[in-house]
Amino acid sequence: MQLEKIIQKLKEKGCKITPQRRAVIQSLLNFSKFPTALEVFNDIKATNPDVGLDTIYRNLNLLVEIGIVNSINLPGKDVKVFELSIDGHHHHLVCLNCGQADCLDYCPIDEQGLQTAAGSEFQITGHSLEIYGYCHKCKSALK
Amino acid sequence: MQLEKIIQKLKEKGCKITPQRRAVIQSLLNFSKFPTALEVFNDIKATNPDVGLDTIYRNLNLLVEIGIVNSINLPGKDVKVFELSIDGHHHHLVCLNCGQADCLDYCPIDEQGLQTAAGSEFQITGHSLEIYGYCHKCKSALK
DNA sequence: CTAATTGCAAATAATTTGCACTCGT
DNA sequence: ACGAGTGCAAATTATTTGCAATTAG
Repeated sequence: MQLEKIIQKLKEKGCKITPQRRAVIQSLLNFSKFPTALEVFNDIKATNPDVGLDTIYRNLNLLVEIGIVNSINLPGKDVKVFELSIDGHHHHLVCLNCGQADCLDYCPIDEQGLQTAAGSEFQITGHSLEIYGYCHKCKSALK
Repeated sequence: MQLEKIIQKLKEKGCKITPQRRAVIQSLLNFSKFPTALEVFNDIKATNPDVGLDTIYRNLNLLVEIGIVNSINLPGKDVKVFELSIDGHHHHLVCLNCGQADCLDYCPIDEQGLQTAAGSEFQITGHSLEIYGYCHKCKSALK
């Protein structure tokens, strides 16, 4: 199970496993989309009304630091959404209407060719590709 | 000159050309990097101490709406930087250390192949590719 | 003239932080 | 017990908005 594996990693880093920390991870696992901090908060509040939003932020940031989660900022919005990054390199299909982001296990980027295009002045370490458009639901709804 | 061309476009949209609006455009033209709203503000304040930061924001947003400028959000930071988009489709080399962003006139994306990979459920309308790494200055400085 | 634009100050919105208290180990 | 973690409220940061006064066309 994913939860335990992540908790294991946290323990290795010397972090304590509190109920709210466990809840944050569990919540991320449950979401079928990439939630904002607020959405995680509301999700957890349902079963655990005493959590503070700041605790959610602190835990999300911790997970980002550890490398278990990455934060993506959607264009236009000033919110970040959080994604469990258990799997490796991939990109996202971001719906411009509802904000839903899905993973796309396909990377058209040729780092080698990119480095050539960028020239030797700039040392490439990574890239982020977000693909914008409309998801199935929104595509039909907007018609 | 670029300034006049942009002003022409604004006039077509029925916008008035105020000194501060002209100053915002001129400032964007002058910058050798992509500035934040605050940087544009400070630049303009030097010669025109009475402008309000809000006017800068309003004008930048106007220019974004008209399509003359696009706003990019840097990873990690919660600021947007603004770029004159006189030229067409291109991407950016973003320095993770100093935040400087340069244009890269190269696009490795094959929209066709991408659409195939995404499947027919999702209708692609565009994409954003940011390339991260270290610029020449920071590369040597960090060594 | 008159609608767009401005500057100011106050309002939001997202996120962070200081602090005393609590809880995991 | 001890320090990491929490909840609260206040602080910060980036940006937006209401409004009365100003100004471009």
